[in-house]
Amino acid sequence: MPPSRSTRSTGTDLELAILDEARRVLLESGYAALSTRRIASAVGCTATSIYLYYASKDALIHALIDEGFVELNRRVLGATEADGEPLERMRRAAMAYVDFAFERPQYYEIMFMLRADQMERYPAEAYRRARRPLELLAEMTGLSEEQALLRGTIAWTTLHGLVSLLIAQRIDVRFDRDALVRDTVHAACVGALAPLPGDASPELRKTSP
Amino acid sequence: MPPSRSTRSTGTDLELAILDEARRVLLESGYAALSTRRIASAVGCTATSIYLYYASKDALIHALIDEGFVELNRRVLGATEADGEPLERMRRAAMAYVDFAFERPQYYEIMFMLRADQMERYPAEAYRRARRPLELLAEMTGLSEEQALLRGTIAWTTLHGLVSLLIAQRIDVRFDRDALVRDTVHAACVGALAPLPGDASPELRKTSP
DNA sequence: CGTTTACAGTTTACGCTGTCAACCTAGTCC
DNA sequence: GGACTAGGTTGACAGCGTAAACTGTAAACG
Repeated sequence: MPPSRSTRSTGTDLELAILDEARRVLLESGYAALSTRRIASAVGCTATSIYLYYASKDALIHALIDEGFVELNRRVLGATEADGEPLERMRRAAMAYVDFAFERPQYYEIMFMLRADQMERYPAEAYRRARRPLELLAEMTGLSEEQALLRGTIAWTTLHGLVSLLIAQRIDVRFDRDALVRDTVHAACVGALAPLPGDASPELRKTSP
Repeated sequence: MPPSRSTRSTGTDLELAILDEARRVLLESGYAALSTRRIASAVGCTATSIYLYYASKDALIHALIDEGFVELNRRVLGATEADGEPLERMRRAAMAYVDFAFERPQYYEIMFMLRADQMERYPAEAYRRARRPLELLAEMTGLSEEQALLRGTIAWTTLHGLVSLLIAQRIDVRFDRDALVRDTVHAACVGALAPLPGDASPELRKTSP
């Protein structure tokens, strides 16, 4: 017998209740605390009922990952709207990226810091959308497409290295965190915009020795 | 009854056999496949016997992490031994770092990409040793201690971002991987050695506005 | 109206995980 | 010979993701 209506938050919409509870657990207790049984008991159904709406636990997490990318894209996009010098616009975009990571570390963790085998099944289509912030960074370099993507990727890896190590608490606590963030963001943007000093671009290197 | 001697590799030294098997599983099947029962059955004992030598599964993993740091330190240290220009020496050190990460991704994963709550218990003393490669990078900048540590950390975060995203297979496969690595390493080293262009150092910024 | 079908859950179960408490057993020492 | 100990074992607990079978309800159809 299904549970009486009063035991569930949204009445018939169990799927929404499951997603809401999953989000709540993620934000309050972190990814490690996410379990089908815990969600089910909080929502008032059994663990297997989750599989009526999500093919697997991963699929449920993918729904949360999607939410994260929506917010990240919104933030980075918003930061680049106001005009200004390329360096300044890029700096704002980069700061929007790291701000998101620090304000929503639980989202960032499932988006970028999860085991490879758990992300493998993340649909390729969604993956493309996931790279949108990177493409924004790349476009702002004003370079050729391939070159821009390379520079944007380097900047992105720098930002990701910074926020992932800070989220994982691997960085010396004696540091002035804000100064580290500011300087890293600055270095990433300058590095992405300026050509590598005294060196031809990687594509050209092949053809002109 | 303890198992007969022939079932175990090193005779009485069960602890060593457990560590050997754990390393073998890690390198062959990855961190996700590491389980006490799997190790135990391969070694020829019960899962609980592991707790005679390791306080927890985490403690066993910490032993593997220690091994990883020994090799990483050896590589980075070795790369900086031969003399040369500061930039060239730093480039070699950085390449040694990323080479280690790509040749031993399973080690790198448990060393730097593990959940925060699993590394929390990693002893602080070992943690200090873990930062040795970073300090090497910092020393090579030839800057003041605090400034050097900041620059070294920025370089390190860049390298970590690169290798962690590559290991997790989050980077566009269309890329020329070697070119990306080369340019990122170059950018990281140049950024660490050269002062942030047109800007005072972060410490000075406070005292000389 | 009665029957069928589909839906939306449940119960039960399997095999896996890390870990603890209690037990056993061979060897050593007094 | 009896006590002690080191080095294991067995059994259990609480939890995990998930697959299969079952059940009650409601709508659709002849």
